[in-house]
Amino acid sequence: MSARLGVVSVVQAMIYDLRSRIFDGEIPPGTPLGEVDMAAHYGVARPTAKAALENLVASGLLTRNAHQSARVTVLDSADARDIYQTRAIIEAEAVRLLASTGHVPQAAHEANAQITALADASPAQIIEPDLKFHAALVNALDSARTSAIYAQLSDEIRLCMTHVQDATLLSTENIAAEHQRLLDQINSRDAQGAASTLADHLGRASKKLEAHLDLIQQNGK
Amino acid sequence: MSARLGVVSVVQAMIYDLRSRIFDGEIPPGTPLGEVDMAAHYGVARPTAKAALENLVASGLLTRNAHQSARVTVLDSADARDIYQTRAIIEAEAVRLLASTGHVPQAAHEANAQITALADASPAQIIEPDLKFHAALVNALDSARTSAIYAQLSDEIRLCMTHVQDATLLSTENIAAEHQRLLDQINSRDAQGAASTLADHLGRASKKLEAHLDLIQQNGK
DNA sequence: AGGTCAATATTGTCTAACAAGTACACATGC
DNA sequence: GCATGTGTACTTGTTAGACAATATTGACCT
Repeated sequence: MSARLGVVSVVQAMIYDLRSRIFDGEIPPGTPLGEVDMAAHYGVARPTAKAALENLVASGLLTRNAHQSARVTVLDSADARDIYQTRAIIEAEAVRLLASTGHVPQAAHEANAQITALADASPAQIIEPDLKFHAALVNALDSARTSAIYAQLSDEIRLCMTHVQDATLLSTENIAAEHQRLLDQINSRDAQGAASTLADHLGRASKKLEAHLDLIQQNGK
Repeated sequence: MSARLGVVSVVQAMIYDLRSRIFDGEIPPGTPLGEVDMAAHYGVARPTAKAALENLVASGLLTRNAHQSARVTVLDSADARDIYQTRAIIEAEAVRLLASTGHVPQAAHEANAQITALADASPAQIIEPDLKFHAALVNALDSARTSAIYAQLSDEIRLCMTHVQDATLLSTENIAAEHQRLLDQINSRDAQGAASTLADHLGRASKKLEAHLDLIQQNGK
């Protein structure tokens, strides 16, 4: 009787819904999520809520110390730096491999076209297609485990974005232009150049993000 | 009253013990691990055993379909290829970054010395220091998330080894020599050369592993 | 004001039970 | 003999309630 699409178990449904609420900013970083509260909110037993929370803790979205309520993970500038360093490692090698064959993923093209189309939209709407663009580069490697690792990393990147919500990190045109340059370099089999462009692109974004998080932490304190 | 070192919870103790038994080959791939059986074996409640099994499923050591007993994951040649491709991506960028500064991690040196010392030992004893060598390269990047990802990947590499147990995949001297060459290239800041050496090193190991797994699968069928 | 201690709240784990789904074996029909 | 269908047994999924262990918080005392 349960729906075949989307949800197969109660726990998975809870995980999916909590993820959405966290990414949408409905549950801001630092919010405590007690097991009993969650169980009551979703009308499930405590062990079920516990399982869902533990899953989210494992994926990094929630943080928990022993005998304390799980909280939505609060990221500082050091975390952002680490996250961007990690994604840079994976993406750098990805673009090198793609450049070695000159194959430009169709999905990356399409994602960048979406970004260009959103030229004057609100900054927050750029996040999704931007993530899609970068994920397309990694997914083009056709490695299930690499894609899975990057997907998990994407969750933490998304979580970063909820911290800075309204701030425009980079102008839309610049992002789209840099992406296009990256694709061109891949297409012309310039591995070293593509890796360099990507490193600059991510390094710049990381620096802005780190500065912003430092600012927030200072204000909050 | 609980020991501060090693184990903090019953679930974690179960996870630790099961991991050891799987890596030691005591529980070979394909073995079904029912929740009730595990609960009885460890003298814990079923929900506790369930939590431990779910953790191992998440880390890839166990595989489970809905309403079926979890089994120790059986890897085929395609899995081995994917695992080695994934580690190659991370390690390749790692050695490139290390070569850009010319910094050779001390831990990598020590691990390779261990391998050299084991020249005429049983092949299985080479696995641990070899994993330590490669992990040292990644850990030298000083990125918590990158190290965590690689640690998880190391578990699957270990699981690969349990499939081929007694077979000598590569001679000890060759491995140590290739490792040394890699360290020399990092030291001389030859990023491209180091990446190339690593790709060859892993590619060769992957091919041997894939062939072996194909052979096993054919015999088992 | 600072430190100690107790009350509180939360998680960690267990027992017991029912519901739901899958796999296997058996019987049946062709 | 073989394919098909059915039913049973086994396993997991989820719930409920309870007790133990621990971290936090506030009150109390010095």
